[in-house]
Amino acid sequence: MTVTPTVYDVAERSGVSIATVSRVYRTPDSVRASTRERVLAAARELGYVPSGNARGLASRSTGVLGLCFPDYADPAADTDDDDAAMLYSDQIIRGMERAARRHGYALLIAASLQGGPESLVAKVAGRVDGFAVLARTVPTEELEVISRRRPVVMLAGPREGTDSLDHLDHIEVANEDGQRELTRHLLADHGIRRPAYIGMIEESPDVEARFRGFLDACRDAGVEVAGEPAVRVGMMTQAEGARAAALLCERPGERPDAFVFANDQMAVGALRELERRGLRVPEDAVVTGFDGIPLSRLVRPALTTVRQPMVRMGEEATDLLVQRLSGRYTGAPVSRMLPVSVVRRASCGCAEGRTQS
Amino acid sequence: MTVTPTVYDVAERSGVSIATVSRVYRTPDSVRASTRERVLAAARELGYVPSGNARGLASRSTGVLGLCFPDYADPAADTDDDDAAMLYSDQIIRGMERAARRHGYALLIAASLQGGPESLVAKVAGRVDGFAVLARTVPTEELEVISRRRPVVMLAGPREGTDSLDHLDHIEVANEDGQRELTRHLLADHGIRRPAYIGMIEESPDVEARFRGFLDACRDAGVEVAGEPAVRVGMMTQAEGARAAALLCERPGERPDAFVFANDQMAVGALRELERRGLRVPEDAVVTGFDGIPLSRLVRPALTTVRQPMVRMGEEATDLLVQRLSGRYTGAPVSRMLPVSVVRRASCGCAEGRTQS
DNA sequence: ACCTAGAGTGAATGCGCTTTCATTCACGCT
DNA sequence: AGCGTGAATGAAAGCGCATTCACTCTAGGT
Repeated sequence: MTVTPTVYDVAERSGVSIATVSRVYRTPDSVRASTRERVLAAARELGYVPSGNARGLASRSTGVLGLCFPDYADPAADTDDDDAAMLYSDQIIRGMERAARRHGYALLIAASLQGGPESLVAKVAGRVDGFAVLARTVPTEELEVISRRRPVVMLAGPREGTDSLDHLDHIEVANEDGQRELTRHLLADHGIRRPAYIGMIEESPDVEARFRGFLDACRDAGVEVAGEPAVRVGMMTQAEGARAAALLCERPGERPDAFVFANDQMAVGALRELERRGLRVPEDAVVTGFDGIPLSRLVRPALTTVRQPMVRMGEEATDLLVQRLSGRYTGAPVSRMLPVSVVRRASCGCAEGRTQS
Repeated sequence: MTVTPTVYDVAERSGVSIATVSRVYRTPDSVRASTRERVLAAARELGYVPSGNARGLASRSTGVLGLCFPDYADPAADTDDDDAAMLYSDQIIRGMERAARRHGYALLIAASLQGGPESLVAKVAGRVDGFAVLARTVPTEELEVISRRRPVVMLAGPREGTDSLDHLDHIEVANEDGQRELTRHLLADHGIRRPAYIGMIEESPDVEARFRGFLDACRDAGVEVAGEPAVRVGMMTQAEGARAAALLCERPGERPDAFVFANDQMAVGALRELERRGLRVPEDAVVTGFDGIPLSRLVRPALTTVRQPMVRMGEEATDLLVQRLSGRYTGAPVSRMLPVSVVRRASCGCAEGRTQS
């Protein structure tokens, strides 16, 4: 590991110019076969690995796409039980990686931390040709700056009204419809009267949309909503879900007969908290989530939820980015909406069919 | 999106030199506060995003770790059912990303394709400070060249005997022990007499080790092995697993009473093939896998398997890389072995406890 | 008033590659 | 013999940043 060999070393050793060495890698056909062999042999002997940095600098493109996602990792989750840890973001990663590879791109991923000049986000942004942002992971201001320079697609709904991020492409799911349908089911089929909604309403357009769907269904059915009407939480983790459930149970007045959560992780946390309190689900209160993460099927009772096509979201995001990068599409911001499906399981009172894979 | 602003633009606009601009990002404390503000303001106005490439070139390090993994994606798997698609590699990705982030690194991932001067692997290798390779994904020769220049850790067992990759660090799991224990269970507790083993024996030291464990247990119990003794497959996918099962069923002579697969995916494929043939599992034949992917628990009958600590493997790999990179550790190649655990479920004849999460 | 240390800053160089642009070479023509 | 042509190659100019070294200013000490 003395010093890393460069084009110069390879060029010297094979008796050609560095331009030719470069061509051997970039456009092999433009070099005579015999020369090419000589160069490749020298490269092999020297242990030459082209510097992606230098290449990117000179050619102004990296061949890498990025993905920033929130780290909702739950210390509460069994770390032994790996599959329980597979989250929403993992499936999007898979979708993006697949699609990126099809287009010849690699994928750079990083859960976002705080902002600041030296945040991971900034690092990612500077190393990719374009990238996707899951939910509102990245500070708006930072995103605004970055998106002026390279394509960014949000994996979230666009915010209502004036938003400095209007000009970005969005991939979203039918949050409102999904939550409305699920809520209707609770009200109509399970006789729910005092549902409570729990989520970070103001942080995310998606959660906001879900909440609208929820309220909609309640209004239609003439049902009163328990809570303020919605319970806010700090992060959408299991721990926060448990905390919210506890809060709602201890609040004076009648306990809600349904805990409608904005995501699965919180719902799972609530399931445990309610069990701890000796409350039976779904007999004493029903619980629902949103997302359809693997864990939702594994918990007892299995969680009724709204499934998002996560892998597909990743793929769509990639395709969009690639189109933008290729210059094939330079039109107005795209806002693509993907369908969701309500999954009825035991936690709302529906028996879980054995055959429903 | 006219032209991307650079340090020069920011410098000019804020009336400083490019050196100062650079310092604002690299070592903020070495710049007077007022100057820093001025520079940051200019950067914001211009939409300046530091070029990771230029930075990497100049500083000879990228702050990125890489991971190459095989794409065992199964077209056979329900693509609708996202969680079924979560594989071994996804969990390792999660583990690595977490650990990498803790150390301030981002993660670049790419499923490996064919080799060649312009393979994705080469691209990844040129863009990272160090990387991990899952199983024998990358051609040995290529890996040999690359590993001369930067740290590489294999997520697989070292090959027996002479291996040009001896000098690499390895993270492996107790393949042999795990498979031996599982096989013993089959022989001792379920009275298996003619087990067959299916896997890509020669491709992977891990599968080889598993096979040894299998043979070991058989020998100890004085049991004859069905097959040649092992069935080879092309790739370890569901499709190949189904094919292998079909083959073993149609082969002249007695049908095996146990199909011991080298991974879960093949086992799942076999489960479906056997069902198609009207054979009951575990009554007519038992089936086992290896890995403990989420899907293994979801199929019916649930799959008896050997669980690997996948997230942890990713973490260990990252830690090792970081140590090597920091120069803290420059010693002999490490070969770390992680424990596995046998998971008994319905496919071997063990009833699946409801409470077993 | 003079000197020194240290903080803050600028000029200049190079990181390893891609990419024109120019040059050479070997042919097949007229 | 002279010339045009296309293929193969080389020379040289950056790409955008980090970093070294030298330099300018304070502020403190004598």
